[in-house]
Amino acid sequence: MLLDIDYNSKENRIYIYTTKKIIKKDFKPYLYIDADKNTINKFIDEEEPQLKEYITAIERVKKIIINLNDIENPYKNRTVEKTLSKITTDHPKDIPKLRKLQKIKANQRLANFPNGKIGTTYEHDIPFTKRYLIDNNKNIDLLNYNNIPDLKAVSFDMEVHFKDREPEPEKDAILMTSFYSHDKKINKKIKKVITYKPFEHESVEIVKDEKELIKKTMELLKQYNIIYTYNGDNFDFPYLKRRAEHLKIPLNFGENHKLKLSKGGMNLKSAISGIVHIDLYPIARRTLNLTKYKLEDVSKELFNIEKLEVGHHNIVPLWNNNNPKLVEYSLQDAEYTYKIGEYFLPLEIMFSNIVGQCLFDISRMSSSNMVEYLLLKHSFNKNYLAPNRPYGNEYQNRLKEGYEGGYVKEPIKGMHDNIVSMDFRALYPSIIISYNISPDTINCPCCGDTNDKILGYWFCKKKIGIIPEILKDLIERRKNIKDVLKNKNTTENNKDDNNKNNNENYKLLNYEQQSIKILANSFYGYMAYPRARWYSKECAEVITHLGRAYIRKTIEEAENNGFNVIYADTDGLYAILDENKNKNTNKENILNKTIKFLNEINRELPEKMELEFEGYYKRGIFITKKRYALIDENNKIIVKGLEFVRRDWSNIAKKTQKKVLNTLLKEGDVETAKQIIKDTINDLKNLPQSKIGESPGGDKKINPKDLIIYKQLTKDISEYSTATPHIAVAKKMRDRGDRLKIGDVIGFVIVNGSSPISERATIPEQATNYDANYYIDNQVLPPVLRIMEAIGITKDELKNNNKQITLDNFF
DNA sequence: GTAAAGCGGGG
DNA sequence: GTGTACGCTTTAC
Repeated sequence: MLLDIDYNSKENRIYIYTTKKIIKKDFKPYLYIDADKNTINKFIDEEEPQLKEYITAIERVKKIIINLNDIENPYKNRTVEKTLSKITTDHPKDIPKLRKLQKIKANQRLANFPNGKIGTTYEHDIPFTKRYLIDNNKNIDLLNYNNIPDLKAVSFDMEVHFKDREPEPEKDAILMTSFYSHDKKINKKIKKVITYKPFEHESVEIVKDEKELIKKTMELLKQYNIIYTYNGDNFDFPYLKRRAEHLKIPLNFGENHKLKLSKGGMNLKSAISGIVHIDLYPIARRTLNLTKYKLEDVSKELFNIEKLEVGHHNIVPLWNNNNPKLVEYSLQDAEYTYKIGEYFLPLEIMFSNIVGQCLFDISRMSSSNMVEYLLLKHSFNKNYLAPNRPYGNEYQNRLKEGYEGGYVKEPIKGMHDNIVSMDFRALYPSIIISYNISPDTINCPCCGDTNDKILGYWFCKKKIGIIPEILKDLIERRKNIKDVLKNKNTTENNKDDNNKNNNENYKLLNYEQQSIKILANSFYGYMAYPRARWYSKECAEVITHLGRAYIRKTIEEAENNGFNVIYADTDGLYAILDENKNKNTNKENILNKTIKFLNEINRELPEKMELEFEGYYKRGIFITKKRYALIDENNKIIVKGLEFVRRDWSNIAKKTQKKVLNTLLKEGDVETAKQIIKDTINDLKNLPQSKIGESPGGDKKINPKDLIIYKQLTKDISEYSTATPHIAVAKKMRDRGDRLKIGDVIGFVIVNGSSPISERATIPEQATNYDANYYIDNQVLPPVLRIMEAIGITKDELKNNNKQITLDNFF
């Protein structure tokens, strides 16, 4: 299996690292230019003679060019064969110099250049090692399909001396490094912490000093194929490097394994050649959809495990006291990092295999970039010339181009029972294939200005486009895998020796089909992505237009068949049976009708498109577009767009909303839900006036702890211009001597009074007279009201019923 | 209202 | 490294 690929500039060679050995290859960089040999030579002689030394060869080659502009012009060929010059150089760094041919005001000078034109350069910005993989994609065995590659993986985490400011490698020492690994051969978990102070902990290895710690760390890491970190790109590795420089010790992972920091956007990427450093933070960011992506948030999301909390400011005190809790904390981070790594690795390996780029790059690529490299690979195999990335104003112009997206139906608000959901299997990919939508098939002259235009465009009927062709391959490959999986599922009930291998193989195939699905679904987004080489707003526009037409037509047909469509979004819908048209709207009836309806509609749909049964739900509450909740037959609750998992809501608000939603979905009883809210309001009015941590006593039902609201300091306190509650409290904490820094989470409660909220925000453990009305109106009610209002309950109903009739009210 | 600026993860 | 993010939220105008 290909682990990594690197360019050794001293030897001027490509290094390919596999699990077993290093292979060295000679490969030369090149670019294409739209000019003939004589013109290039003459131009260089007369204008830029120094460029001559970089060129090792110029040859004439035929390539197929896709015209991305002038779409409206029905006479413009979308693809043309063209003869270009391929200029080869010795070193990759020569390529940018040669790009000058086009750049250096060439056009002005060439206005009166005698022998011809120097046109555009192409493929001048493809990184060298990626270029190698594109050009040799047919020869490289990226992955052995028969087993999961035997990779040795370790996670790595580092603690540094850290007090009230950003740690600086020139001042603040590395305290310890931790490692976690799982040796699958002997099924043993390996935990290790290296440090230079005595800690009473079984996993600790004590070394002489910090220099030894760094040396030992490098030695340990270089024994592995894969290193997982969490934000190691921008913290652990850069810090390790600068600290080693400061201590004047060489950072050495082995002769062919250098640590290289490179810029990726505004951030860094940390790579050790030959060893795959996988930073899980960028993967978590693009794979999961969370509000926060701290290590604890991601662990919670994936494994539902809570982290042992050691505030960062406690690191130094624990260190000073030789407290083993610090070791435990550091190990825990390493362990969670490892778990997240194992969770994501198989998919990343599959992407690497399908896209044909190395794991390090893949793990830092967006799905649009993966699509682009997949296209570059196919483009090379088909002798196409890759279109250039946008430059100049082009990117800005593309950004401004808007178009209509998917169709979202305004939901029929409220509670519904016996709901089915149906959705189109891979709607956008199917549309792309069915209509042959591609930048090289749009408005082709060969099919002429036909009658069946879509938004004024037509697509070639004679030749398949590059994007539909790749998509078709991917989808067929996925279908084959799914067939194999289905087969395995039914035949694999015997417990023979092969079972484990088969099981591993099953998992691998399953990861492969998942990754193909993700890639296939990214092609539409790719064509709409302003930095894409094969960008086509027109194609993207046609795809959503057709998507809207299909979902609208499906809604209409469903309504004609006795359904009531309560909600629809882009490629799927939720429906119940219409009471007026059906005798019985129970589960059995709706499921039968759904099967019948799906059969009918799929007969009418184009071959590649299919509406599928997605699920049956006992009950659902629909609030607004993108906001709804459902419960299935196993009492599993699915919530969309309604989550209040954020820390800037008090526990009492989150708890009440959850209770209300559960009651409504499980029991369908509005009165009980109303009562929960009323009870909470009453309990709040009867709040204990005790400090947090003290026993509230008596009939007090609310723990003051549940009233705390948390907000983060995102900059220094002095930089805030507005007086928000958490800043006011932060100032009070500072005044009493707390050291606060950016990133600290401030907890506060609101107490009684008539002054602004920010003045009534109080440090939780100092408060007793909590402001019940604030919690009722600003914390508990808003989230539950969003739900209750959808079923026709007003705020007044929830609040006023609560009032007892007293003489005061009466008069 | 829109445009510009800020921010993320790590310690 | 033949590449210079990105997609939101907050603040400023």
